Amino acid sequence: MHGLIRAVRDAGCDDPFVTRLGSYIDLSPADLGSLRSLIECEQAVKKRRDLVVDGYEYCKLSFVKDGFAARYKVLRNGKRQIINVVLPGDVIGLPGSFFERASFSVIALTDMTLQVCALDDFIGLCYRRPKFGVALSWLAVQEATTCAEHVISIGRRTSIERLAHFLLEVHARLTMVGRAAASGFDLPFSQEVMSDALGLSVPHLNRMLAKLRTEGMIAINERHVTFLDIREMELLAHFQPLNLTRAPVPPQEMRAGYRG
Amino acid sequence: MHGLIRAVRDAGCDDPFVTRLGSYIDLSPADLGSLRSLIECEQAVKKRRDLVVDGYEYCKLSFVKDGFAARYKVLRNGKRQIINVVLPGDVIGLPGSFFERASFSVIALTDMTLQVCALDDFIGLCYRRPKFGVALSWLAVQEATTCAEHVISIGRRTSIERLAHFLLEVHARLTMVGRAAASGFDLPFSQEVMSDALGLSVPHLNRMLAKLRTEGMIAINERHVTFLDIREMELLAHFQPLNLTRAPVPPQEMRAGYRG
DNA sequence: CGAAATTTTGATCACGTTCAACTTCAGTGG
DNA sequence: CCACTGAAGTTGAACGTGATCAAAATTTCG
Repeated sequence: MHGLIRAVRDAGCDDPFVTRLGSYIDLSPADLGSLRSLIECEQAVKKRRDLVVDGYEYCKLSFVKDGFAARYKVLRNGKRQIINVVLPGDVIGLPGSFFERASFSVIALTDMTLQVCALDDFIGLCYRRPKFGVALSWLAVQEATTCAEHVISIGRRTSIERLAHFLLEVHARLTMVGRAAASGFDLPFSQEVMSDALGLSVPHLNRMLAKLRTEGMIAINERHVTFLDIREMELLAHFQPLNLTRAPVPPQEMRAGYRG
Repeated sequence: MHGLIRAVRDAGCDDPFVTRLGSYIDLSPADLGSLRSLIECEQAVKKRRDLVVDGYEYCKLSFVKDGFAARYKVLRNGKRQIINVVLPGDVIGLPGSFFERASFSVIALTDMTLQVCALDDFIGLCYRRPKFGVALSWLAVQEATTCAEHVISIGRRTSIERLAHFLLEVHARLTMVGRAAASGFDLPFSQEVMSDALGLSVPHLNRMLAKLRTEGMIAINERHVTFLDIREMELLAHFQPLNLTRAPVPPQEMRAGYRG
């Protein structure tokens, strides 16, 4: 069923966003063509640049081809909360572009390359090929679910459980787009970023990281995290992998004359 | 532009879900008809009943016509975190039904009445009338955004700011579906529910509630909350109202032969 | 190389938890 | 009518997790 996607990937065109879409809906070559024709440009972004700014309009959907970012908000007292980290295959402008003015900012945590398209154009595509509207819903649902897990972490997990959960979540999400090995991954975040994501202070995060190390759960060198006892980690973190279903396909009578 | 919706509401058919949909997309009588034909049944649910159970399949979308619920998860240590509260006009099964097995539970906090439809049928409608796919995306985006605000609250707001924000958020959401006055609203949640939503203990929540009262920000009697200084509350809570845009309409050439 | 960012460590303190008891109130049955 | 029950709200005292502030050690990068 994924033959087409695999073909695309094996051909060397490793696009993490297409990989993700393909895990929700079937994509024909015609679908891919339509999608590609929406892309206005491929944008290179430097580390530390703000991509979306809280309070300003943003009306693009930018698919992350490479690099990492964070969606965040700073309060009047100067504290920053990172809502979630943005990985390859994620969409910038979801949810920002759906509002008159974005309610959160997005900052590049590394150099990035994005594929930019106008939200209006994407919605146009949703009218021409409804499966993209369905896929967009799936993307938004995954966004909501990630966020929900984050609420649980911050609300009821202890600091060490939170950290363990964060590492496992990032690992799982990277695995989904083929950017992580089974045993570990290259951690692209500074401790400051992680502490702002987890609602902790930097010193405390540092201590919890040390604790995971001394307790033999993980090893870190050169920013590469290796899980030494992934089962134990998952228990500690109350981690459950989430399996989004594929979207139902359109009923037969519609598929006959169906484009794509 | 909302003439049709207003007509529907004024006719006494006050459906909060239709109200919300209508604030995202234009709805013709034919659209409403299609939507209504998906409804399998109207379900009455007793207070305290679980509607969705963590770990089990759920494959419906249930539109809340009346009553309140909470989406939550309990961890191994017995702590419960409420991810968000479910109000009239919200959808149960978003996100639960998009997974092989729901990752959170949903419990009725009051007696409720739901309009139940199968997720597959709704997706079918999205293929026949793409605007519903777009609308579903909007619903999911709002879900994600509410959740994001929740992350910010729990992560970086103090306990009193959190509580203030929660009260304002519920008030704003109720107002959107015409279920709250400008000055206040009937609080349908026990303190235990609020503390589980905000990641606090019941005694501490109780103290913060008392503090809001003694500081002249709110008054409570008979579970009715009145905002005495809403401006001051919003400052305290770092509250910003969110304005979701309406979905772009399909391009002209498509609307000519467009059903609905 | 020098400057800046990041990581690590230590000491003190406060916010919010925990646990426990008590109050209030609505509903129920004797 | 009152006694009983259970849920919800209120208050108090002791404790602990994680914040805060400061400084040193280390790494990264222009």
